[in-house]
Amino acid sequence: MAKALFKRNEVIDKSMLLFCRKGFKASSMQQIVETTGLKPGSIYHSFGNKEALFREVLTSYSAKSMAKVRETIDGAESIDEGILLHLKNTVAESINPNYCSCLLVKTQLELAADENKNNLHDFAANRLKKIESLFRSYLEHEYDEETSSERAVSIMLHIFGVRIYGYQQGSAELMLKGLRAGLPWLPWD
Amino acid sequence: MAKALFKRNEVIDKSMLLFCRKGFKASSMQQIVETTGLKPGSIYHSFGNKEALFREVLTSYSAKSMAKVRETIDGAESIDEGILLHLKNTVAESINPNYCSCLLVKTQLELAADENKNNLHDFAANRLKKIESLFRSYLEHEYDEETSSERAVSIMLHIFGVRIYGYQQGSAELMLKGLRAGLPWLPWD
DNA sequence: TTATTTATTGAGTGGCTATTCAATAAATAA
DNA sequence: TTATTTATTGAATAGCCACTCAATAAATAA
Repeated sequence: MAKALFKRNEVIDKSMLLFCRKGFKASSMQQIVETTGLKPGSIYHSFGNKEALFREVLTSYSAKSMAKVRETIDGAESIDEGILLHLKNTVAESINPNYCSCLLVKTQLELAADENKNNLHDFAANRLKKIESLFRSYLEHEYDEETSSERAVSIMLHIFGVRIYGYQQGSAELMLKGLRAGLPWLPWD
Repeated sequence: MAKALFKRNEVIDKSMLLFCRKGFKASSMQQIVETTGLKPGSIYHSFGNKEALFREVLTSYSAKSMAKVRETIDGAESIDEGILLHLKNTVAESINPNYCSCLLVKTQLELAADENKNNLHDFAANRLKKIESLFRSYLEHEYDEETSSERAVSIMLHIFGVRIYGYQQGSAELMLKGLRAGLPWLPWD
């Protein structure tokens, strides 16, 4: 057989950039062809169709997201400090002029009402739930089950909030104040 | 002249339902034709184009949103209780199987990267800022400026959070616990 | 009444959409 | 080598997209 001349990961990463910026629908196959350098036939041969490619991108994206959370928390001096650092990083990201929120969040909103793509919506929802579970399992090292559960939800609400609030220009300081007000149990000083 | 045979408000309300469910791009003019009962030519004659219609819908939507906030808070026994009630209402909305989040939030995420529609994104961002200002001005009746400002941001972060978290099934109780954790200064009992 | 202005109609347009497919190329298996 | 399997190519396709426009209808202005 002819070896695959492209690297699957690179195609997924390049597509991820496009999907993150524009979302599922607004990213056309033509644009995917341009950014990946593959011909239409190759894409369909390797990935099936646009939705399947998107699903692979989503999978990769959520794996990277969870890995980043783990790295940040594991590398911090305490779990609470790691969580705080992750939140600060999320805020810092949103300053970037090319800020494009979170692909899982975007997908959740974009495809909720799409009858055909509903599985993609559920997929994104499940991944977000897993991120919440990750926070909860970290918290359970320090707090009781009830507290950990509540605080994990609270963290997710705040992250979702930042993902949207971040589109307001020059809002980083405001967001940090808001986070501090809502998450006073984190080691802010 | 021939009188307009349709009522502008009704057309906007019907379009609003569609746009809320599907977002800007995924709502086709054909679907707008179907749900409003107008012919394509009439829509273009009366509203200009899809983007202009959408802008009118957004304007109407944000006016309704702000009116609802005002009604809820003005009708409550205290400002804090009114805010709490508004949050509880927002959570309750998200239980609805036809839940479609918030059009301003959706627009913010959908059109941020769209070069042509960037004004729509900015428009939505400004309206969300005005809602934040509304909360702040209410809070300033009870708290100092600094506290009011922080808490208004905190409220917005939580509302945004609910707008996304709400897509998870059966999450109302969890969300309320999370809100209580993040907004302990509200009169929960 | 007649002239003018405005609203409605609905078939039609060009362009973009995701996707396909027969032909070709290249690698391995026999 | 020869046969078989798989990858790549890029032009082609059908369908949907936002949008237009000439014809018609209806209301007011004169």
